[in-house]
Amino acid sequence: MLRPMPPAAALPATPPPARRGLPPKTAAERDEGNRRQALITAAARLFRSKGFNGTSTRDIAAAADMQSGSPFYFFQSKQALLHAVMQEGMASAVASQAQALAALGARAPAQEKLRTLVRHHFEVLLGPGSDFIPVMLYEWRSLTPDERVSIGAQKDAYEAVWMPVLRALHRAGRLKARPEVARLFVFGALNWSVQWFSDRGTLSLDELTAQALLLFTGDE
Amino acid sequence: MLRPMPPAAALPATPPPARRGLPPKTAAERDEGNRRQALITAAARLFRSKGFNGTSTRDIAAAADMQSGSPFYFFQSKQALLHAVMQEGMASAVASQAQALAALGARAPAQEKLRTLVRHHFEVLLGPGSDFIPVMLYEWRSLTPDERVSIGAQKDAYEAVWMPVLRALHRAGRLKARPEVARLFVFGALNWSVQWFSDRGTLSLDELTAQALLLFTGDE
DNA sequence: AATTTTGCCAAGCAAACGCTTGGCAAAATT
DNA sequence: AATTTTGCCAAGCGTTTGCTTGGCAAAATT
Repeated sequence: MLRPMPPAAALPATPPPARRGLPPKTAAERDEGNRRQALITAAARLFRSKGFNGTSTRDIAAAADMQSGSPFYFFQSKQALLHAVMQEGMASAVASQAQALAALGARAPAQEKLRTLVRHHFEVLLGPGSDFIPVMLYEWRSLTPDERVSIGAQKDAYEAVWMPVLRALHRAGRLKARPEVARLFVFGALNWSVQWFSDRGTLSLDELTAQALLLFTGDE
Repeated sequence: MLRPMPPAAALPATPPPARRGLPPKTAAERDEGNRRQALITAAARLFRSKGFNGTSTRDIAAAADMQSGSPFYFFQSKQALLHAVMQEGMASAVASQAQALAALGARAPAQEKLRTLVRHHFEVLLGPGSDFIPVMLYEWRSLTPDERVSIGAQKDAYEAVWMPVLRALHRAGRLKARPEVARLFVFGALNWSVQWFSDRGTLSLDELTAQALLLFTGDE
């Protein structure tokens, strides 16, 4: 017996454009995803602090002010909720990264492009509402193989943007390691900051960015 | 009612020196820790691949060819088993790191010391029997606060060895970032390799080391 | 106004979980 | 030879887990 499921738009963070000629959104549509979104946000925070297997669906429901069985009205399984957390986080990170690069301009020097990418990445990792990506980075193994492919494609897209910049710096002699390996090390260095960075620390995200550029390119 | 517990030496990997004047080890002492050690090894592999909360004590028992309740003869709790895995891993890593540096000699140039430290760290992370440290790196949150202090002290000792080397390179102008921050980025870059390195890949640990030094110090 | 759909709740099921208990053969000690 | 200790097994207890089911008020549609 199939259970009814809410529309569950593929990209809840990016509602579809206004449908031409159709009547205005119903109340259900206006609120569409509000409760669902609350579940995703609560799950992201809990998954981050206690891990996927350390978080019960009851924990998530309580954090979203629901009863224990209610999350399963919005998501087929706990796995699907984890997938939604990562999917949403990656989609928004890919979008904001493209926007940050576009604001800088295509003709900016490679070093400036790298600074923008690093600064943006720190924002995604450590800025406010920064639970999605850390969950993705540390709960990769809890995904099914299918989900791993789908999230992996977004992760590849996010990282691919860095390659032309790294190659340009390599050609200019400012990045000595091979770009492919450098990309892996650089993401490691940045991603690891979620383990030690704390708001109460003395370093700002700008200072962090400056130090990272000094380490990798030896300049600025 | 207190249950009997095996001796459970504080450092099973480093048996105490031969006791003078006492009779030779009994059979129980000779085997002491063999089954316990099997549990630690099995737990390390399972914790690494499925996580602490994703691994049941029944899984661990089965992997060590025991019945489901038997691990609790050797360890007070699943937590204590996790702690033993990390404790043992850190103790052996600290020891082998000191040995590697001693073999190089105190008067070696800082760049060579860094190469030795990096190469040794890759061995600990990616070499055969390399489950302990990745478990420590990724299951930190599953420790109790007390355990966190005890393991943290060993981690600090391991990382402290790097600081004089990084400071020397900084003074020589070969490492541009501030040494304290550089240490965090460097460990991030290296530790992250457990996420992407695979034996079937084309890179050897020596090549990996060379690329890391190129990235951080721009040389060799 | 009548009907259907939406958005959840209240209750509970079967499985899996960490851990305990009582026991016992083999080994070690006296 | 008698006793104690060691190293586990076999069984199960109570709890927590992910998830299902039946229902129903409010909202939306017809």
